[in-house]
Amino acid sequence: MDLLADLNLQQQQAVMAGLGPVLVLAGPGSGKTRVLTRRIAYLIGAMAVRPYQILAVTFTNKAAREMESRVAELLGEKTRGLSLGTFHASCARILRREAEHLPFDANFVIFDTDDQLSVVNRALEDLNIDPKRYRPNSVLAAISNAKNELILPDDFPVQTYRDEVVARVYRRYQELLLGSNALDFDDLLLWSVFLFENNPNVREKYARRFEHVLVDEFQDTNQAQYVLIKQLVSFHRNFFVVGDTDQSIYGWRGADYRNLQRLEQDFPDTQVIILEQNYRSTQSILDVAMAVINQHPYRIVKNLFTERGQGQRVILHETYDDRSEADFVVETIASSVARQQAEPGDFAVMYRTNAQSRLLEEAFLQAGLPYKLVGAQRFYGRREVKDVVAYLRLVRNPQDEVSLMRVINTPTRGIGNKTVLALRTYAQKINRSMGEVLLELGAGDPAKTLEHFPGRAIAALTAFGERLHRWRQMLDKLAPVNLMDLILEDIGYQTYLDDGTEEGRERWENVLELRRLAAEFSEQGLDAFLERVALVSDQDTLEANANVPTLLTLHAAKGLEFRVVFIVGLVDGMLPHSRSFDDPEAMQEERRLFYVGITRAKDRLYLVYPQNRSAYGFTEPVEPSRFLDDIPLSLLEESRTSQSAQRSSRADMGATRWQTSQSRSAQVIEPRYRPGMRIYHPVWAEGMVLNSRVQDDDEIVDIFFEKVGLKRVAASLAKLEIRP
DNA sequence: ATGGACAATGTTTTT
DNA sequence: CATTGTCCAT
Repeated sequence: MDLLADLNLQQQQAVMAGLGPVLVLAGPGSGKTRVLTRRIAYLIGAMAVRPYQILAVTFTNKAAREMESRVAELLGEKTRGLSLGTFHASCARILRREAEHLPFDANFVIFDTDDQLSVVNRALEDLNIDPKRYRPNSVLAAISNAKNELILPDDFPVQTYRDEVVARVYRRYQELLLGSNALDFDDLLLWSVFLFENNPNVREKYARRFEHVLVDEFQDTNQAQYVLIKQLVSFHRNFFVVGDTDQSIYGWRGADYRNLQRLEQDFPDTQVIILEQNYRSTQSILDVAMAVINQHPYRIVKNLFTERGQGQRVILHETYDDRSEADFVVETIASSVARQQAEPGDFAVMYRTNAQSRLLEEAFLQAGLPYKLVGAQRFYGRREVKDVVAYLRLVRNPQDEVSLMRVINTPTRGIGNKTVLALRTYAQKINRSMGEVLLELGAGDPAKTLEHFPGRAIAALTAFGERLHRWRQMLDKLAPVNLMDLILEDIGYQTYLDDGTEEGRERWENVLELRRLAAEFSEQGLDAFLERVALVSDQDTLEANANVPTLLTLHAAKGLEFRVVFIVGLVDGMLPHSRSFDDPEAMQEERRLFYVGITRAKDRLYLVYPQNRSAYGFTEPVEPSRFLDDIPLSLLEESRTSQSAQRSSRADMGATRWQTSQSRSAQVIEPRYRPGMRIYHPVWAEGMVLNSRVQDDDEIVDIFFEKVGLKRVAASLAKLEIRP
C-alpha cells in the first residue's frame, strides 16, 4: 500500500523527514500514532532500514501493543527484529543482557510501588526513624524524584535536617534493593543511564545498533529518560520524537515537558513539524479547548482546526449538588441511548479524582445501567495476586526479602513476628539472606542453625524451608503454570481464600485469572512471566469493547477518545485541585488536564459542575472552576437541573438564589436531511430518510434502513453520509 | 495470631 | 463519610 496516500501535508513531511533529529509537535487528535507507525513502516519499507536497527519507545504497554499491531498491519513479517516497547521494558532487557557490568544479577526482580513501600518501611525500621514523622510515602516520593534526576544517595542535596534523613533512608533503601537482587521502576532507567555512562563501549554498541530511535509522548519524559535517549542516539543522531506540551500532565511524577525545548537546544538542527489538523473533534469542541489552553503562558501556539464541521455547542450544565450531578449524567446518557442517538459505549464520564467515581457508580447502579471503571482497583495490586506472584518470585530469587516477608506467614503457618525477627537477626549475623537460611534449613543439615531458634519456631521454619527447597528443585522442570499449581496446592491457597463469602470467591477468581496468564508463558518461562506481571498495567486487562459507558479520571483519559464526554465536578478545589493552588506550575498542569479532557470528545461535550459538594460528610457550597471563566459564553450552551427534583436535606439555606430562566438559545438550525434522501450509516448501512425535524439544537431523522427497518436518530450523533 | 475498636487521613499514578 | 492503619485485648 501507499504509505503516504491518506496523510495530510504535515504528516507526510514528518513521515518522510530525512536523517537527523526530528521533532513532531502533535496536537490532540492530529494522527500522532499514525505518523509514528507510518514513519517506522517508511524506514523499513522505503529506506531499507533493517528492523533490528530501529528502537521505538512508548510509555504504556497499551501504546506499544497498538503501535506494534499497526506496524504489522502495514508491513507484516518484515517487522521482525524491531525493538518496540515501553521505556521500562526496553531498559530491563538491556540491563539483563549487560548484567555483568552491574552490581546485580541478570535475574533481578522488579519491585512495584507496594514493594517499594515495604522496602522504605524496612529502611526506616533499620535506621530507627519514626515513620510518623517521615511518612514512607513522602520519603519514597523524594527518593523517586531523586532517581528521576539521576541523583544518587551521596549526591542528594541536603538543605535541611529532613533532607539529611531522607538521604540516609535513600542509601539504606538502595542497599536493601540490591540485597534482594531487586530494582524498582526508577532503577531500570537509572541503572541504564549509569551503565552507558560508565561503560562507553557498551553505550557505543547500542548507539551503533539503533540507527533510528523513535519516542512517543515525549512531553512525559523525565530527566533520566531524556539522558537515556541522548545516549542512545549519540552515534547516529537519528531520532524522531512526538509530543505535545499542552498534554503534559505528569509533571508531578517527574515528567518535564521542557525536554521538548531542551531537545531543540541540544540539537539545533532539529526539524520541527507541527501537526495542527484535528481529525477527532468538532470545531465547537476545539474552540473551547483552545479558549482554555491559550491562557497558558509561553506555549507554542497551535491553531487546531478540523474539517468535521462546527457541530453542536458545548453544554455547560449546573446542578444542585454532586449527587444530582451524577443523576444528570446518567439520565442524559440513558435518554440518549433510549432515543438511539448513541450507543452506551460512546459515552465517557471524566473526573479529577478517583473518589468522585463513587456517586457516579451509585447513580448507574440505581438506574440499573452497566458501566466500566478504568483504574481504581488494579488487578495486579490485589492482595491475592500479589501473594501468588510473591511466591513465584521468591522461588526464583530467594534473596527477595520483600516477597519472603509477604508470604512467610500467608496463609498462616505459625511463623509470627517473633520468629521472623529471630530469623532476620540470625541471617544478618551470618551475612546471608533470610531466604538462604530457610533453604538451608529445608535442605537438611540444619544442625548449626538449629540452636539459634526457640524450639517451637524450628518446626515451622523447617517445614517452610523444605517447601521452598522443593519448589526450587522444580524450577527448571515445570512450566510457570505448573509451578504455580504446585505451590497453590501445597499451601492450600484456595481453601485459604475461599471462605464462602462473595469476596473470597472473587479473590480465587483473580488467582485463576493470573493462572490463565501464566499458562501463556509455558514457552517463554518464568522470568518472562514475572517481568510481564511487574511491568504491566491494568488498562491492559480491561475488556475493551463492552459497549457500556466508561468512568475514568482525566489522567486515565489521555490518549483515548469518545463520541460524548462529560467532565464532572468542575469546581474550584477539584479542578484545579486545591493542592495546586499555591504552585503556578501545578496550576498550569491542572489547566492542561482540563484541556486533555476536553479534547477527548469527538461529537459532544458536557461540562458539569455542582453548586454544592459533599466533602468528608458535609455539604458545602462551592464555586465553579475558574477555568470555566476562560471560555467565552458564546461558545457554550448553558443549562441547569431544576432544583425541585433533587433537594437533599440541608438544601434550604443556600438554595434560594435560583434563577429559573432557562437560557436556552432559540437558535434555528437548518435541517440537512429531507424525505427521500438516500443515506449511509456505519452500522445500519443503507437507508432512506422518511422524515426529519429540528429539535433542541439537533436534527431528529427517521430513517428506513434496508437491513434493520425504521430507526430514529439524531443527526449530530449518528454518522450519516448522504448518498447521491 | 487474630480480630475488634479507635484514630488518622483524605490528588493525579503510563512503569 | 469511608477507608486505612495502629494498637490492644483475647
